Order: sequence, then C-alpha cells, then structure tokens
Amino acid sequence: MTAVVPTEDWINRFDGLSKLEPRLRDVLTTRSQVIRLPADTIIFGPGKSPDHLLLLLQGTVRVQQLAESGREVVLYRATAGESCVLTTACMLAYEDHAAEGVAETEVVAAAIPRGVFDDLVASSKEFRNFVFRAYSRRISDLFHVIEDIAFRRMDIRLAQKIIERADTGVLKATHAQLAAELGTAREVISRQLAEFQRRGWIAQSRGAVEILDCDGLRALSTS
Amino acid sequence: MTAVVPTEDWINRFDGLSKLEPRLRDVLTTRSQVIRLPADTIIFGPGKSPDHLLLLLQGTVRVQQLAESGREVVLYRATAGESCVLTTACMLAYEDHAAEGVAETEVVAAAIPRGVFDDLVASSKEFRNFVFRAYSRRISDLFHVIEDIAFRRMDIRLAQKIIERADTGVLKATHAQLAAELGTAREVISRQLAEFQRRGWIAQSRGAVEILDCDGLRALSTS
DNA sequence: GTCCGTCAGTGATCTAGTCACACAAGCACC
DNA sequence: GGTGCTTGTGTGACTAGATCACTGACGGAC
Repeated sequence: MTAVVPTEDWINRFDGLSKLEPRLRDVLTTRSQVIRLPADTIIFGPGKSPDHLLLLLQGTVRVQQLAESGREVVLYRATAGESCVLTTACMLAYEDHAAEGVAETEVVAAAIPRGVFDDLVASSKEFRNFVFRAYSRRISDLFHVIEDIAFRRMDIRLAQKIIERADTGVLKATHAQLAAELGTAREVISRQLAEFQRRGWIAQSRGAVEILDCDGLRALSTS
Repeated sequence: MTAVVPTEDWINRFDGLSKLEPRLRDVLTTRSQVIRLPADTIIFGPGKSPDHLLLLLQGTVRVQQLAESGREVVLYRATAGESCVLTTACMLAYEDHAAEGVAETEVVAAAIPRGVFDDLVASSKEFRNFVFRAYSRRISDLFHVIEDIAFRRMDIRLAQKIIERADTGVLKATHAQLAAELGTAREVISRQLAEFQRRGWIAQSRGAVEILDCDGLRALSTS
C-alpha cells in the first residue's frame, strides 16, 4: 500500500457524507490515508481480514465467493463513490468466510482505520446513516444474488450480464470468467453463447463477446 | 402487537449487552417494549418495512426469500438471544427487497424503536459492537446460503437439513416445506427422501420424517 | 517455424427442475 | 357410513444445468 497525500475534498463524492460537520470532515481527512492499490490486489479474503474501511475514490472492487471445488460467484462490485462496507463486518467476523475482495482495476481509496470508523459512528448521525445505508445496499445485492442463483434461468442471467458489463458493445471476458461471474461452469457459458450467436445476437472472438442485437438480448433478459 | 411489561433483566441474555453501563440499560428497558407476536406473524416483508429492532427473548423468526414463481428459500433463523438485525438494514432500505421475516413460533421480543437504536449506537461502544457482530453473523449466514445453493448437491443439503432440524429424531415437515427450506421443488425432495428411505436412513409418514440411521445421513451430509 | 499455455467446442452422462398427472390420507358435512 | 374437499405424496416424461473427458484452435515465447 503506497500512501498518497489527499489532494482534494473527496468526502463530497460520498452520498450522505457531504453533510458532515467540518470537525468530522477534518477527522476523516487527517486520520485516514488515501491509498493506491494495483489491479488484482486481494483486499480481503479467507485468512486475511481487513483493518480499514475503504471508501473508493477510483476503480472498482469485486467481491466474490469461492468454493473448494474451484468454482466462484461474483457477489457484487463496489465502484467509486461507494464503500466496501461489508469489510467492517469482516473486521469483527467470528468466523472466516469464503468471500474475497479483489481490486478489479487499479483502486484509489480512502482507508479509514478501525478506531476512526468507531469514533465517527459514535459522533455523527450522518456517518451512521451512511454506514447503514451502505450495508442495506450490499445486503440487497446479496438477496439479489440468491434470487438469481436459486430461481432464474442461466440464459436470462447471462444475457443480463452481457448487457450490464459490455461498455461499448463489446464485453472483454473469457467464457471461464463469465462462468465465475455467474457461478456456473464454463461449458454452460460456451453452449449458451453459441446459442446467442446462432440467433445473431452476438459475435464471439477469443476473450470477447460483441453485441450485435441488443434488443434480442434485452428481450430475453427481461422475460 | 400486545404490550407486555418487562419482568426481568433480559439484557444479560444478549451476548455483549451485559457489559452495558447502567444508564444505557435503563434506556433499553424503559424506552423499548416487550412484545408478544403469535406464530406466523409477518414481521417484515415486501411493502412492510419494520420500524423496530427486535431482540428475541423467546421463539424463532424465519427469514426467507420469495420468488414470483412461488418458490422460496430460507435464508436464516434468529432464535432467542439473537437480534433480527437485518431489519435495521431494511429500515433504511432504498428498495423493497423480496425477503420476508415470519414468526415461526410465538415470539416474545424487545422492540427497540428506531430513535432509541440510534441513541444507543451513538452512545455505547458495547452496543455498536453488538450490532456489528450481529450483522457480521447474518452476512456470514447469507454467504453460507449462497455457497450451498450455488455449489452443493441437493442430497447433501437435504441430509444436513434433516439432521439439523429433527429435534427428537423426528422432523415434522411436509415435502413442500422442506423444498421451500432449501429453495428447490417438492418433487426433488420426494425423490431424495424416497432414496434415503430405500437406504434405510429414514422412515416417512404424512408430514413427518423419522431418522432411523443418523450416521448414514451424517456420512452423506459431510461428504 | 515449434512449443506451450490458454481458450473454446463437443458428446456422454448425471443431477436437478418442470409439467402434468394419479392417487391416498385426513376432515367436514350430511 | 358415504360424499366431497383439501392437502400431501408418487411418478413418468421432458428440459435445463453440471460434470467429465476429451479435442482442437489461437497466440505468444523461444
């Protein structure tokens, strides 16, 4: 972790924190460090519980569940302006859980030490609301994941994922990565994509999926 | 909701709250009500967000996820001595989620209003730790559910569930209820139970499963 | 060019979920 | 006691998804 001097008032980027009184803004900026993490840094994971709450200024963090079999599911992503608040839960976790947080891109974040977090929760209603709202959002995400895995069809979930994660009409990901994203097997993704291609909705190349007919995908994804 | 006068110092039953200073214990006992809910009361659910944090004194609350298709999964159970802390997240939820909390038995609980909850979180490190530890535990439960649904076989999960929920060697539940418990279809449960019966591990009767060979079940459930 | 690691395609097989039933056990009502 | 009715269970046929064991194809590194 390389320390970086905070150069601007990043607090305003966080929904709810902008209302913090000046005294507490000072606490946040002087007692937390802005850090920069290279892509693929493992932020927390089995056997590695975090000691800071991260407020993301740039980049995205992917939180995923690992199984012994080697299979994975992505639980959620935290992006700039959000906090990686479930790490606070991990801080106090009475058991190691199998979830892992990874910097998906290079990440710049304000790292709030445990003690400062505690002081802020104690002294600021705004900060408390910020924390609980962040929790709420993450828990909603988890509910969503459970609903998807338990009750939704793979083709629908895959179509959604492609739309959601294809920036410029192209999604750069291998079949194996998409499988890990959705918690399924690589072969399942291969077969589904072959079907999508057959229908003319996408074109495939090594490590990438290009959307040709977004309406087709969308029609499936909302059915 | 019928109000009941708190007759004893129930705070000690909650891990971590026993260390609360007397002033805060007073806050808890005087500003919260002990309530009694009949079995099957829906405590929170879609369109019904809770306005109190419940600390369970007696009974159990089942939290489950509902799908439009009518299928369900049980996410976790909160029992006496635990709090239904995810309700605090629901209190602030920016969206209605599809989870529902139901009193599985008659429930006696201390209901802490939103304002009191906030005061306590602000003024007590012990209470904060209590809340965050409770969150942590629930989130672990959710991770566990995700892992089960995504990666574990049904026969193993069913065997575990039978062992876990059969008090006196008998589990009173219909196939449909077990299916809702595990987030699968009734037929799947019927066929698995038929197989367990064929192997001599259980005996079945209408609405009940009797364990005959717990070792057999356990061997499967840990494989 | 050759080697090698990663990526994608495929058939066979098994597990799980869906659909459409049949039938049985308990209960109410006459 | 019989007649329905509701609820719980059994079953076959079929589709979806997961697993296994491969194959070949692509893109560097050398």
